[in-house]
Amino acid sequence: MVLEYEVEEREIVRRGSEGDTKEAFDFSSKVTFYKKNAKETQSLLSQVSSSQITPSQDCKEIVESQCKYSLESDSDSENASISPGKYDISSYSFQLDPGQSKKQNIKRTYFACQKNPEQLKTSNLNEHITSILEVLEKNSHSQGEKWRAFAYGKAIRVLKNAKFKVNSVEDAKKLHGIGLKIQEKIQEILETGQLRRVQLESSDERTVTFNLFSQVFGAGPATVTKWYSQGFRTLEDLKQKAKLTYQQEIGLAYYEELQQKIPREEVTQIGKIVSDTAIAIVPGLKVVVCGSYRRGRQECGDVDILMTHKKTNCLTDLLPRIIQELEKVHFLTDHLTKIENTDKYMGVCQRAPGMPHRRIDIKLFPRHEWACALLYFTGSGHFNRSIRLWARKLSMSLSEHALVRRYSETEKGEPVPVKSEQEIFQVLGLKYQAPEQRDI
DNA sequence: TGGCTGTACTG
DNA sequence: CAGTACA
DNA sequence: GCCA
Repeated sequence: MVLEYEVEEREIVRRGSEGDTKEAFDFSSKVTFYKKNAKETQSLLSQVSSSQITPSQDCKEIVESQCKYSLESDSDSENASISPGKYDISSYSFQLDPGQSKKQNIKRTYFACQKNPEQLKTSNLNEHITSILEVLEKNSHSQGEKWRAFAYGKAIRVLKNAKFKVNSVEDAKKLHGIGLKIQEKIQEILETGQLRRVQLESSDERTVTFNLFSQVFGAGPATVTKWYSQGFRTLEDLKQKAKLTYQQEIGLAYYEELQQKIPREEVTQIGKIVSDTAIAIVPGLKVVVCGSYRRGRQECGDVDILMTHKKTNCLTDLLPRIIQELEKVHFLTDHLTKIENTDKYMGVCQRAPGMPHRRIDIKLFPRHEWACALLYFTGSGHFNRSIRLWARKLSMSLSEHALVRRYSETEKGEPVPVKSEQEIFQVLGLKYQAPEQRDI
């Protein structure tokens, strides 16, 4: 049923429960890219499949020779299905052997980039715990303990996705990602309704200040630590005494505004402004609002806009022209990246005078990278990390540019010519997830 | 005990 | 290069 | 902080 991965569990490990094995092996994977010296792949595959790839097939070559898909071909990539003659990835897939199921449970646990579609979004039954863990996550994060924060984040997701309310440490133990320390914390929460450590930290000047400062755009743990040690405690201190980078100045200037969520409707309007402006300059441009908006959220943290051009691979200086125009009409108010020589823009915009300022990212990708770019820019962040990790385990590497074979840590092959999000899932042997399902 | 995603921009 | 950011 |  569900394929999940260790980092991104959505659910308790229901070992031996019904249905688990059978459907899990409905998993056809792109192991065309199998290579003997790719150690991890080898072990993964030996766990996963007893069927061998025909040794003489250098799959990479085969796939490449059959996959000359044209950049000019104007099938709408978003919903394109694989056209068999041209691009028959499926003929290189292999079926997993159900008999191997038991062994694989090791890695085969649950996988967030491949959650069960029938597992519809339910309300968070463990709000009483997650709300407290979220404080710990935030505190860890602003102090630069990123892996601790990562672990809290994982525990929080797993609790939110649990189908039952955690009423005991025993319940919590069943969830993958909850270890001893978090169990102790859950126990205390269940007994007292709170966590002393959180109470202490919420009145601790250092913690409070770190959290305050780390929400300034451009200020991370290192900067925040420096500011704190210099004796700064308020945003006023920073404005008056701290040495700020340009990004931090902007971040401070719009500190409150940028914390606000953006109603979906406003994101739609912002998207239209950008789209209309851009297409007026460059006819034929394709513009899609991604991020949490594309995942269907009613409120978004920022606006993510992805562009590509149907006709050409050469997009040089296109983005600067668009940015300049958006600036001219007073839509963009501040830049967080330099506007020349970039195809990844970050800035601040305002839909109309008097409206709050909003963070906006605009990225331009060549057509052949569209699928990977769309997948990346739609997220979520956790989803991306999960699917990228899965790709890594298959000795592949997924980025916003391409999906490639990984021959070693540093050596990578030519991109697998995926032209839709569906194909990326297919190549990775994962069931397609609509954007809404990636909101994890 | 080491890995926990992969990339681009800033200064 | 370290730091920060993006999903 | 969790897991293999």
